[in-house]
Amino acid sequence: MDKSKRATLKSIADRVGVSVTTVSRVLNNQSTRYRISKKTEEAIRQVAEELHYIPNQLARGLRLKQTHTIGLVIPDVSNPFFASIAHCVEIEARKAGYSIMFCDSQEDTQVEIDSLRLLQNRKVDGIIICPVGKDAKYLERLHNNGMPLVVVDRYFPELKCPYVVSDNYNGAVEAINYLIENGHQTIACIQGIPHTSVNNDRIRGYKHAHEIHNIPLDESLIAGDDFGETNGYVAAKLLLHRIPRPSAIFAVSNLISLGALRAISEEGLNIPEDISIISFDDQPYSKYLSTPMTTVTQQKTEMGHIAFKLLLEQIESNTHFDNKGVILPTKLIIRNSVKKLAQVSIEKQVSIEKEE
Amino acid sequence: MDKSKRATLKSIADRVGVSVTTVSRVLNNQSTRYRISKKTEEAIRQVAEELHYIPNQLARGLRLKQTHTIGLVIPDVSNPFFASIAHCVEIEARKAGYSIMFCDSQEDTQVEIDSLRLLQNRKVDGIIICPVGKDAKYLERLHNNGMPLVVVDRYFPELKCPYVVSDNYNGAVEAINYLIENGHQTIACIQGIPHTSVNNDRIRGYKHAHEIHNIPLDESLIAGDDFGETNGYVAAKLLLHRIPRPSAIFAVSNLISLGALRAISEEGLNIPEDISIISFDDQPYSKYLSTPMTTVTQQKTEMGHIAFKLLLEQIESNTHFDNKGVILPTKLIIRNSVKKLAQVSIEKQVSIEKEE
DNA sequence: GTGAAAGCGCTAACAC
DNA sequence: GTGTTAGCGCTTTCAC
Repeated sequence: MDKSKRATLKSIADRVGVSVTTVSRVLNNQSTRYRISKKTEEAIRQVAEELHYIPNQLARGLRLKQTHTIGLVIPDVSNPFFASIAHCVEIEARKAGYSIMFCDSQEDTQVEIDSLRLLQNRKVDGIIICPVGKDAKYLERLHNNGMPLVVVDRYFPELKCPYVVSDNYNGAVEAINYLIENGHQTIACIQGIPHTSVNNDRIRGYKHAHEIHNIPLDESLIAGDDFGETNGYVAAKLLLHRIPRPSAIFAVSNLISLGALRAISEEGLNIPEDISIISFDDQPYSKYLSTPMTTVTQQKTEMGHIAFKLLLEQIESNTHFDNKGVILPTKLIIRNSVKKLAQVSIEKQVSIEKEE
Repeated sequence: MDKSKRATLKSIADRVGVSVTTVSRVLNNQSTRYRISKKTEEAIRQVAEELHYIPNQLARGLRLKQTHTIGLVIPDVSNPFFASIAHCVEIEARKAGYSIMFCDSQEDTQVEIDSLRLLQNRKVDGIIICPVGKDAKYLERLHNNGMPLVVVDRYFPELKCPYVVSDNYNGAVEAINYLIENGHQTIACIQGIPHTSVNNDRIRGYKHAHEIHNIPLDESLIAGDDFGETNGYVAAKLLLHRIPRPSAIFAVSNLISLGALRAISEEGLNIPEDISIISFDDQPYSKYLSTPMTTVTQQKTEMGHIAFKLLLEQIESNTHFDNKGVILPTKLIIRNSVKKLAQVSIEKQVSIEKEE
């Protein structure tokens, strides 16, 4: 059987000797509704089976003006954080009968814009995006044009569309509080892309925790400008060469801490004896590292689920709920990467959790 | 502007006062070929711009019988190994002007079949699949029906379609050789899903290495039946309680070794003092583990690239090349997770590489 | 230089 | 209980 002569409603209709309408009805399980005779129904089903009929969703989508496909735009699937989100979105989507057009924006604004355009071309019913995060203009236009949209991980205050993000601010505050509690005073920070909400919020938390404890903030301790491994490595290298060396590093992402790990090992330093570290994003391996790492964990699974729920609501209700944001709490997982320099009593105790 | 009244060729044509044909020609950059006047061309382009015209790829695909979309079916994107492949396929596809319909088969044969069916519905131009691996019947039918197809990671001898896999057999042989060289004699193995090519080949290598060195094989040292973390954990638990305890574990996948790590740490054992381990699939974190792990690394990036190349060839040439298989070599990365029990001279020296 | 018309495969309003 | 017809948005053959 060749691709060019795939079975269609018409070929079935001809073979059975009925009209395409009837075939369409039967195959869409509307035989009872249209009181189609048992006999015709069976004949149609049988021929459909014989011919290996496969409905053409392109034609269907064109006619129905809905494709049961959603777009998923992610900055980098090879980053386990985003991979988890993709995984969960896919599972939820499948359950609801939706397929996924997947785009990897490679952390590049232009690629992101191209992807969004492409998804519009392809007439997806809605879009879930972890935006690169520098510019909301295109997303805003999309949303205003009526495209159901959910923003995950990073959001834009000016963009009035549903979002699901971690409580990055409090996550950072807890992490820094914990460091300070353990006597750390010069806490360096390796940040991600500046002016993205994720970075902003985490840095804001970092700064606020300093304020709470009246620790003067040295802006020069904030290094880096990207969420990737290389940035983590380079920034850590520089920080480790400062005199005096900071006593702790707060890494704003999993890839950053991975890079920092490389720098620290290259410098022949040990965690936590020579340098303490806390990282955002827990990883399966975090626990088994040479020094098990204290991390701020995010609810990745929930993020994916909720994102899809929020999108489906919009698609089905055909309205968009402005500003329906979901903020998921983070959790500090304490392991061994922070050295206790001194016990500092802390007034406002934060809820933290010790693993196991 | 509402979704329902998106600009179409017709709306542009009406506005400019020409026919849809002309608009189509201009917008497909065929103005010169059809000698369309500069004036009309400009008018059309301008109106298209004003109306924010976005071509409907559904209609285009229906008409042209090609969608410039490929299907990608992967057992689990949250597994970094598959995520890397997905990432690379996406990048290559984008370069070539193809979009991706993404399916996560969740290591489930039924979900895989559903996904494949769905991709046919959606009229993708070709499919790249990392099959769950138990059954090739459906894939075979697909391929015989003329669907361009490339199989990645796991292959089926009976399925005559292009594939790209790692040299799992030799990778395993090298790993076990290395263990034996270091004096290990009771080498346990935690395997993945039995009867998949990946597992078969690695186990075959495991066994063959034993033969080479005339070490009798104890089949009961082969445990497990799944590539996941849980299986690694459970199988390792059992193996660690054997008396005498095996001196080394060969973990057939990254997730398996992760589970084994958990079991080993729970049992209060140390690597490599109490137990040695080698794992298939290198991970970014492998190097920074409590004991940096010796691993067999695969060329994930290459796999993605080559897979897409092989698919594109089929799509463009409109023929399928039977059995055009690519086997990528693996590399043993020696770190510290193997204890040297004794130096065993080895006749047939294998090429291995020390990191850095 | 440009257009009319057919048709890709499907659904749905309106017959009878 | 079933069919006719129009049309989704696009490309392309043929015509002028």
